[in-house]
Amino acid sequence: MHLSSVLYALSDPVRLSIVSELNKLGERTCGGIDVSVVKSTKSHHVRTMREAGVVHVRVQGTQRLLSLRKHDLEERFPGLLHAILQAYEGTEGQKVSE
Amino acid sequence: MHLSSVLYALSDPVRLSIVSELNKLGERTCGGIDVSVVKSTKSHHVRTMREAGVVHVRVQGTQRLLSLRKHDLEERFPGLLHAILQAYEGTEGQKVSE
DNA sequence: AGATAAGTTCGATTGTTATCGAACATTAGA
DNA sequence: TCTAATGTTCGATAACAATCGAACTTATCT
Repeated sequence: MHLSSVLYALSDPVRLSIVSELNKLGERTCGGIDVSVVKSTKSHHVRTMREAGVVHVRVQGTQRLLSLRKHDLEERFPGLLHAILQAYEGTEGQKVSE
Repeated sequence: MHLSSVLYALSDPVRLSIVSELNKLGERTCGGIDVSVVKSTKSHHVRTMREAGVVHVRVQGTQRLLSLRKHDLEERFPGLLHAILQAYEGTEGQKVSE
């Protein structure tokens, strides 16, 4: 789990919006997350975040349940996720619409 | 000054190391910063950070003095820079050596 | 004026990424 | 066993980024 990979994973507006949604609503299926890209693209973003260690994916039937790895992130990079979410929700919390 | 641009600017190991050096040693000339890339590449990284709002560049004669925009960053994204520097210095503070 | 020093800009290369649609895999339900 | 739902993977494309060396600019020094 590298700092630069985590920052990179969080530096994309689509991914930031996914992370924010996971933070606010908790575990969610891939399809339950509303972003303005087709599913293959969404899948790509999820993979990026999973590989960076930002989200955890749990398989259940045909769906994948995503969750934010808050605890792991906090342990490794204290305060980082909180600061980013705070910044996102405070200043750019508008939807990534189209 | 956008969150994703700032995160992107800080997601590169070379740039992270520059930021960390500026944080520890204060204002520095471009040439005074020790990273393992040629000066044109360094110039590129500095531009990226300047455009993202992470550093300020002050011209003095033939040199450019770089400084971290701590105050502005703190105002806009409270706690963010601190968390990142903490994470960097704590866990990946080794030099970007070649 | 000429030389040196400090950066920037340019051109090229190489690699990476975001995006889409189409095809595929897997599981659940009728 | 079909069919539908949920994702993943693949191929293609277009844009972007990191890197280098060479040429350029600007300012200082002799």
